[in-house]
Amino acid sequence: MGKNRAAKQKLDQIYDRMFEHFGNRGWWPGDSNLEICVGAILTQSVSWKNVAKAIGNLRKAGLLELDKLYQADLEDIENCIIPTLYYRQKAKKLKAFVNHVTEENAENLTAFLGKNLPELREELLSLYGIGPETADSIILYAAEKPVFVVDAYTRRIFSRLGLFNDDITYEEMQNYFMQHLPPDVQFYNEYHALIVGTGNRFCNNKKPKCAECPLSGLCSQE
DNA sequence: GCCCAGGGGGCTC
DNA sequence: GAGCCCCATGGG
Repeated sequence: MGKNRAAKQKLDQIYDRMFEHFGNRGWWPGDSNLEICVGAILTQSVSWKNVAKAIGNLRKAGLLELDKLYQADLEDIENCIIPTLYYRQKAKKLKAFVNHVTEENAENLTAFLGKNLPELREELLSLYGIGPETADSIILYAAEKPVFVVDAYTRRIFSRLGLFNDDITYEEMQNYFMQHLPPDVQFYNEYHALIVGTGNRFCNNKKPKCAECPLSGLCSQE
């Protein structure tokens, strides 16, 4: 069996195990593309529970619209997003995103997200507060274009599975998935969501629960 | 009450 | 260009 084929089978096996456990995760939780973009920025280094609180606050304040966010004072945004850690930084990041979309794209988020993938990615990466993971989350979950999102859970889980070195870069991880898996938005969506679910529940840095983990038996960590 | 979570920016040498 | 600190809340 070829190396590529073996890698693909392994990735499919891992996916199937996680899917059997979690089923369809239905990501991304958000009523609109703007909400997905806002969530992608706010979720940096913080659990989704806190992001949900912040988004609730923004909604109550009537700020979950591009023009409202564009016009809002930094301080009002900050007050809504205090639960998401580093709220001053993140308020600036939201502003940078909203300003860019509003000023460069005629107040149209749909047009912005409709750009072709490489162009959209480059533009996102040029913005303050948006690095590879946040850019790719927006591209996959809001723009619905096929880019594989990787994160700290991906690194931890797949190095414990013996597939990655733990010093592997973001790009190297992403390339690995994209070389072996077909560029399918729904599949990439679900795969990343399952990795995050597994990481959250079973592959925490402190106390991994290997016995109950859907990937038990595949993992060198146990 | 302390430590850790962890993406991204920015500084240092 | 790798390494380190900063952000600053909430959960274990």
